[in-house]
Amino acid sequence: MSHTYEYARAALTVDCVVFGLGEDELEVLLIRRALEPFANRWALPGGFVHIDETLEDAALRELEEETGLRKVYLEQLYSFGAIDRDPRERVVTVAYYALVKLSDHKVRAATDASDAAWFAVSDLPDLAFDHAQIVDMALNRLRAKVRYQPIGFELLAKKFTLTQLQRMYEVILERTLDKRNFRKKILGMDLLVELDEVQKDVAHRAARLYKFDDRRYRKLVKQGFSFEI
Amino acid sequence: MSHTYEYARAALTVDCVVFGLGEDELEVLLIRRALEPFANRWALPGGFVHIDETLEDAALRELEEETGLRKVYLEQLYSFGAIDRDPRERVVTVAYYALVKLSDHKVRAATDASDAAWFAVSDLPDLAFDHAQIVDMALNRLRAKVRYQPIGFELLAKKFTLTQLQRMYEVILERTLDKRNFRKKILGMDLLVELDEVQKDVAHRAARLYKFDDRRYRKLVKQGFSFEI
DNA sequence: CCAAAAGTGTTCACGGTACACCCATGC
DNA sequence: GCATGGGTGTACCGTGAACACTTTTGG
Repeated sequence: MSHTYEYARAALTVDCVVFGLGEDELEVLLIRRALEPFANRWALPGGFVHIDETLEDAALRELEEETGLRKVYLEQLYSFGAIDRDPRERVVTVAYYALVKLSDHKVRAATDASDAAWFAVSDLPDLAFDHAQIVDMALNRLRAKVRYQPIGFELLAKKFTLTQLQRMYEVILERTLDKRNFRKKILGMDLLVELDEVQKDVAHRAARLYKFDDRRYRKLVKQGFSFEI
Repeated sequence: MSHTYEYARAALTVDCVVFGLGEDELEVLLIRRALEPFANRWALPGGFVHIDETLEDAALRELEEETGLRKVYLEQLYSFGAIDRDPRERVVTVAYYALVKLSDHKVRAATDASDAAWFAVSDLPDLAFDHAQIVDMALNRLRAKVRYQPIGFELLAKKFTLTQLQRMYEVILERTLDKRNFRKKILGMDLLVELDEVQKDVAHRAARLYKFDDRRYRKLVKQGFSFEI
């Protein structure tokens, strides 16, 4: 089936910047392109928006098709419409960013087809299209947003230690935080539930596990509470 | 000239939420639609993106064509892609918001064709498409952003009094601010230039005029300064 | 018993907030 | 001289920041 329009139309795509929390750095999931343009170059997962799906659905679909990821935290980032951002024709892309728990997904993406891999944000390869610019904006957005919205938890397993939580912020914000002040602040928010459970298989004292209480967070927000790190 | 594509393509539009500062309220500039769908309903200024213009260029062009506004502060807001947001066919819109100085533009929009008018945000008419949702998001964005970026100045004349500046924040944030604390804070940021000039034609003591020093702001930001109200 | 990380309080400085009166000007 | 807004300072409190040692556990 083909379609005819009076005026030329831009093509519409979505692209996703998928962040995972590495040892000492944020990592981004990239796909090696099989086809021209930019064949063999690394690029963000993404693709064309179908006529009968929303932008977010398109992003989720492409993410699953190209990386196997499902049920990730997804948020729209920005739309990019420079005239020549795609050498073939006019393509406008709506960029999203996603946060995933590497604990769940690292293996999958690493062992899957050899065409998907995680890269530290400070050591990204040359990217196709304007994807470097998109990653850059996504990083800035994440660094800003993580400070005033509790989205960082999406990068951690459901149960986590306070040290893991602190390290997550240190990695994203690229600065060290004081352990006692951090704990005082985060526990004072009353958003974490202390579990009757501790770490396993560690070669030292096992830390207590906590989980984030989303229901409680939403209730507090309604009462005017605002999260801040 | 007509164009054919293998797959159906969504149409792409831009829409603008234009904010102006009214007496006691923020106002939004709306256009009365001449054509179906939603003929005769109020809507955001906007229209189709041409194949050879960027998204921002399209927004600026539509703004000028439909409202006569030029050189406004413009920022991308969000892209809306619900399947049925336009009853005719699939249309994805990239929404922008703009801040204008009513002192410059109010007359123009009011006296122009009878198809453009300012409305207080608390008293908007029924809007076409999903434009109510877009305005809502724009308002939230503006209220958040005005607190940590000096964009509010775009709503004021170049020269303004501290009382006008304070009122601008009170109108946007919908709460009163303490006069002495406000002045202490804003003057302490060292972003305002005190002019050798005072208000004219007021029936009481004339207030000193100030202007915002954008060059200085950018320099301070580079040094790690962050604006906050 | 040693290595490794968990866990825990106090002090200080600064910034936010609350608060009220006199002054200058135009009519 | 009166009405209207312009302009100014201080005291208190809460939060953020700096800072070091003891405890627990596994090996």
